[in-house]
Amino acid sequence: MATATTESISVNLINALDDRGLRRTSARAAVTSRIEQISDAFTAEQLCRELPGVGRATVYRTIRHLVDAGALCKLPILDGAPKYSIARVEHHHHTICSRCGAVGEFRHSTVERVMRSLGKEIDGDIVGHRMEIFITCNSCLAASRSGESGG
Amino acid sequence: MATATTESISVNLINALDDRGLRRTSARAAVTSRIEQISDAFTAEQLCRELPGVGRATVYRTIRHLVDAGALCKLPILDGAPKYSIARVEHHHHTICSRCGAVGEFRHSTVERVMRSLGKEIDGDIVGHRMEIFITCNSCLAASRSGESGG
DNA sequence: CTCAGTGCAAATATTTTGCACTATG
DNA sequence: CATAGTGCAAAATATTTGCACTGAG
Repeated sequence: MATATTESISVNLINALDDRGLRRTSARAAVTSRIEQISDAFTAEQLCRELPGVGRATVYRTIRHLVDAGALCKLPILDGAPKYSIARVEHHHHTICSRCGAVGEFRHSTVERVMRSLGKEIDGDIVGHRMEIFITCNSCLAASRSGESGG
Repeated sequence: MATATTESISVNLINALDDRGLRRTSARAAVTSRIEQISDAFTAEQLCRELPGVGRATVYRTIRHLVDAGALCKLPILDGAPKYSIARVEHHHHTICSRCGAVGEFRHSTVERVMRSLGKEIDGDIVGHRMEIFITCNSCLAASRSGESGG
């Protein structure tokens, strides 16, 4: 699944802020560089916890700028706080384990093709789409095989 | 878009609660019948406002039961509170206007076919999926054509 | 009669905002 | 130096929970 061909494509978040005419501040540098270190999806809270030197409001504000700039994707988690993940240039979708919440990525060209054919059926302009596949990930499957008491 | 063949398929929410062994109470009847009257997606808050005789907690608890029963789908709205819509038996997806927030439904058999082919690429068991198409709906398109001052 | 269910209000969780202060450009 | 940006804490928003009371079975 993890496509090795997907190099670090423009994962330069502070640059995305520059492009919006925002100043380069130490708080923003701290936030963006921390995000770049996290390979996984993260929550705003998590970032606040990991960056005690940066105010909560600033973390939230910086995340919002990055989302607005299209550098991060915000993915809604039905249970609680949304997660964010770096928006690599290549469009992708997410897998979410419904047990442990682990987030993965995948790409599938067919999905894009389907979008095009959907255009005809939909009343308005398509400006984007989101697709999440809910899975039970392999580790959770393994865990349930040992713990299950048989329904 | 609106498939006329999709009759009112088992839109009997109180029944869904019965099936779970939950009691028939007046509060639950009020909540479920109100939901059945709303043809659109709604928020928990909205329901509370429209049912001042029912406690907020009860509204939330009833919604949760209905979601657990599969009678309602919970759809995450990135800005704020999730919306709920009656889960008709036929699997469907949603369109969300990114300007006005209007929610629509659509079905597309190809989507299901894509899911099947995705199974091979994904690490774990697929237990569900969610797909939202973000659109600018026709009314918002019309509005922007008159109000737009050019980028 | 018993306990699931209710309603309230307080507790939680998450995000935003007001404001005085700081540091970028 | 002007003002965008910051950090704090309080406010706003969204949802859950504790608990005494009520009503369904």
